[in-house]
Amino acid sequence: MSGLAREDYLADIYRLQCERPKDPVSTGSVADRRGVTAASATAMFKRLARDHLIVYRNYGGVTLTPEGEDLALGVVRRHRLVERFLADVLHIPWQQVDAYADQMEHALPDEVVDRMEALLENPYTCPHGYPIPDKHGHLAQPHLVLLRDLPLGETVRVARVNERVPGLLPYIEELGLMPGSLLRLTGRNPIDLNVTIEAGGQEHILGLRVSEALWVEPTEAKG
Amino acid sequence: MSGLAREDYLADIYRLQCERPKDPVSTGSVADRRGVTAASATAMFKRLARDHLIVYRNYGGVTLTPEGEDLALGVVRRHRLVERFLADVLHIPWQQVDAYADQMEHALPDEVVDRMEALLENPYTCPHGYPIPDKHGHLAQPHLVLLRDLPLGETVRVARVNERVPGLLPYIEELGLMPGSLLRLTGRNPIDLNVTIEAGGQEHILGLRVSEALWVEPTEAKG
DNA sequence: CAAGCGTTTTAGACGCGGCTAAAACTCTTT
DNA sequence: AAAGAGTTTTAGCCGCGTCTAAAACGCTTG
Ligand SMILES: [Mn+2]
Ligand SMILES: [Mn+2]
Ligand SMILES: [Mn+2]
Ligand SMILES: [Mn+2]
Repeated sequence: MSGLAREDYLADIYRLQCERPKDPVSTGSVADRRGVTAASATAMFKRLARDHLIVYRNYGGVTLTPEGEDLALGVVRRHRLVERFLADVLHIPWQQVDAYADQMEHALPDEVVDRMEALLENPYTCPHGYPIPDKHGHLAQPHLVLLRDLPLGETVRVARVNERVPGLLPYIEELGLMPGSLLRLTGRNPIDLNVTIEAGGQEHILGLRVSEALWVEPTEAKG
Repeated sequence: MSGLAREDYLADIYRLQCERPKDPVSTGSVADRRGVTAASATAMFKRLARDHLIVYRNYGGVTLTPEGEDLALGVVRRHRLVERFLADVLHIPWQQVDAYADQMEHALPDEVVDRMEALLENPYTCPHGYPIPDKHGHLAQPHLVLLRDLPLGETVRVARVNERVPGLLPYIEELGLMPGSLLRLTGRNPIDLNVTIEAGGQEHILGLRVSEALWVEPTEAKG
């Protein structure tokens, strides 16, 4: 079968690739994400390249091959679907489901994943707003805007919260800014890049760390 | 964390211990069950003994320590609960849930297991009739009789089917003898040890391989 | 353009969990 | 009591996935 570590590497490479699709993913970024040394990442890259799952150029980072991307998408699919399942069916708080899904994503047979998907009625996203690939690896890419880059005034809907920012989810919940909630950007400080928003009748000041981790979508047709 | 192989060894030692609680579990029986060589089992025994999970006497087999038994019961609990979940919630056929649970049992966080248990309303047994340990490792041991040893005439309820006998489950389903069904032992051939039963208005002849794998319980108070 | 610094790779080590082949043991059988 | 058969252990090997320490690389900067 797959090998736990392999799958985590592939999925992390995929996620890093998404963040900056231009250039190859560096050894260091993968090592950081995975919490291993750069030497360990290099060793894994050699095994993955040997198995044609990534293209690895010495000192030049890695890129997923089509087969590698297929596997990565499978892991991401299992991860996000099981998150949805944990949150919606077992009522586990959304702050915890990422960690649990990280454990479970490697041990779910296809049939189990497919039945979960049916039970959940084919959800589009995980509880944090990331899209769920379908069983062929296709995934919808909606047009979202980082809160950091949102123009003032418009009322928008929170669509996605970066689940990997330490401590962010409980904070977002405290502020009532979970995916689905509405907010309006009321100000932006050009010096410290703080933004001011209005949501649920309250004003909040958010730092760059937060406004860089929140994606929103327009509530009306954009014209 | 736990280590996949370790957990499977511990659970298999536990299950073999249950079958013959008298004497220690032999290297060969564990190797057979696990599908590895005896040499591999010996090597694992040394690691488990080093970690005080089993008592290992050279050429004398192994026994679980209290800590080892705790861990084993945890694995068995996760296995049987997830079987119930797969069968009852995801409607996966009972012939397949054992294999799937074998994969999943190592990756289920405690909170997930506990929530599944609550969702299922604290089931007593897995879909094949084996008892589910509670979260403290306690498990009910009902008084069951092997069909092989059942006296003639009495009408009884099927309580447990050995899920590890190759090909047995589909056969049992074909005959309509799933746990919960009623049957009556109508004859026993002392030469070949075949038994004749009546169930659902039909007569069936069952070989020893089957009658040794079916447990039944009385339907009335025994007196 | 050479130095220096941060990144990456190599070298060498370790524990896990598997294997094969050979040696050691135990138990039965003559 | 010795032999033989079957079981178990040892010895030696391998790949995975991690580590540390040292060497190699490449990019920026004086
Ligand atoms: Mn993972
Ligand atoms: Mn998520
Ligand atoms: Mn297992
Ligand atoms: Mn079962």
